[in-house]
Amino acid sequence: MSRASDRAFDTIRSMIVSGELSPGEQLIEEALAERCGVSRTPVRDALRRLESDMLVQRNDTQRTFVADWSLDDVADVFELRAMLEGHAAKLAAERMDDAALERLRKCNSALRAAVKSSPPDIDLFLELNREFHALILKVASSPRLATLLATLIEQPVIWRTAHHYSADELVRSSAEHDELLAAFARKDGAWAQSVMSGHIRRAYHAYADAHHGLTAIDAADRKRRA
Amino acid sequence: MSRASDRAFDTIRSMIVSGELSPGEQLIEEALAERCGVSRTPVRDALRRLESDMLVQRNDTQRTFVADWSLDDVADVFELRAMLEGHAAKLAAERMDDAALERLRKCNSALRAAVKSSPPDIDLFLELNREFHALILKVASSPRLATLLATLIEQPVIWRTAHHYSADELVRSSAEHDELLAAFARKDGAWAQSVMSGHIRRAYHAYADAHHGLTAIDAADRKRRA
DNA sequence: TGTGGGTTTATTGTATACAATTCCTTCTCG
DNA sequence: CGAGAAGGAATTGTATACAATAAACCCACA
Repeated sequence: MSRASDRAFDTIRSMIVSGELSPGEQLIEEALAERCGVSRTPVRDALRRLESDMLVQRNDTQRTFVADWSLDDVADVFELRAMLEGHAAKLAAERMDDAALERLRKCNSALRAAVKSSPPDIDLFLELNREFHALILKVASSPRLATLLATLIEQPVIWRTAHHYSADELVRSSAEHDELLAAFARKDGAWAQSVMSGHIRRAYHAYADAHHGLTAIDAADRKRRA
Repeated sequence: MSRASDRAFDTIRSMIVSGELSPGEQLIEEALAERCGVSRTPVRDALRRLESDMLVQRNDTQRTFVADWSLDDVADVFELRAMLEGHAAKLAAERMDDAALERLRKCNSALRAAVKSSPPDIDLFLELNREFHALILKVASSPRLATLLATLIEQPVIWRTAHHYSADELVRSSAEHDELLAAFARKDGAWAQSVMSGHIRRAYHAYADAHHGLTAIDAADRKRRA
């Protein structure tokens, strides 16, 4: 997309991710257009893209809403991620070369440093974690898999809440990355797959532990609105 | 989408699936608009949807082309399908109820009849096969999984060529469905997953056997064009 | 009350004109 | 000849006006 459409996409996306627009809220094309400073045409484009990223949903009559996630939905996504990223790790292990491995090592070193500083630099952690997983996906070199995963890993429910991870959990993350690196070094696809799958599943439980209180409130709130 | 956009989507889609538009061919919005009898606006909508279905691709400057699939791409898709449909089968087995099981049985009976008639009714087979898999996906009740799979199972490379299946392969398909039904009846998720995964992988090899000659020609043709 | 039908308003869908970009041809200069 | 720039043609992007549809409202009537 070109300038206006991109701006609309970025603006709306950040409004959703930041929580400025709350889950379940209806999105009006004209209002968004005004806020983004563009016409409705690029806004409609942006909404299409956000829909395929599962950040917004449409009802049966084409009205658009900020995606609303139940805890079950989140569990669903993590399970699929565990499966697909596990597969990606397997492919990556089989196709790993020295240069890529070196980049992954550097990435995880930086990540560990971010985690070990006090206080831990969460934003940097997120950035490097993202890069680490992106590198693996690149080495896996399956464009279709990349497409499928892209829609799963860009979910705001996850990013918005990563700040609740405990220091311990952050350290464990980088340790799991180390184990992945070991599997990659041996080109052991099955090992890499197991580690990655576990890595994602642990992340899910960290999320669920931090949020089951919150989601209970959300559920009540949702009920009230209905 | 409403009428015009749907018509554009259906029209363009069928032109791609039927081969009227060949892989790699550029799609011009205005030309498509004229052919569909609508303006460019709904055509652009349709192209977005076709893009997310992976039926068309865009280059770096926003030009749109009919998706072009190498044999590796096809292998890639089948592998992902095997994984995701296997997972769907596992979930479905765990959540299966008598009513759904009965519908699946009826569906496969009809499918078997279509296969056993002479000559086998391939179109009916495809229709019922689709329905069978859709029912399983429905019982699995994971909307996210359904979304991901939707983009994989609607691929024209597969449908356009299903007519090359041998009678023997068609019969084997319905036999594998029977085995799935057995796994469902016992609510054995792991069994269902294995059978489904194998089912898809066998389909891939049937495809590859029928097409490795053809794809060699395709490759030469593609080279000539380049 | 509260329920059905019709009217009004809000919102999305479509067509069209024009702007911006990309692509292709051609010409110049080395 | 070849590389690269300039101009023109083809294509996509954006804004805007209007049409179609869905939601909200209101009021008569039971």
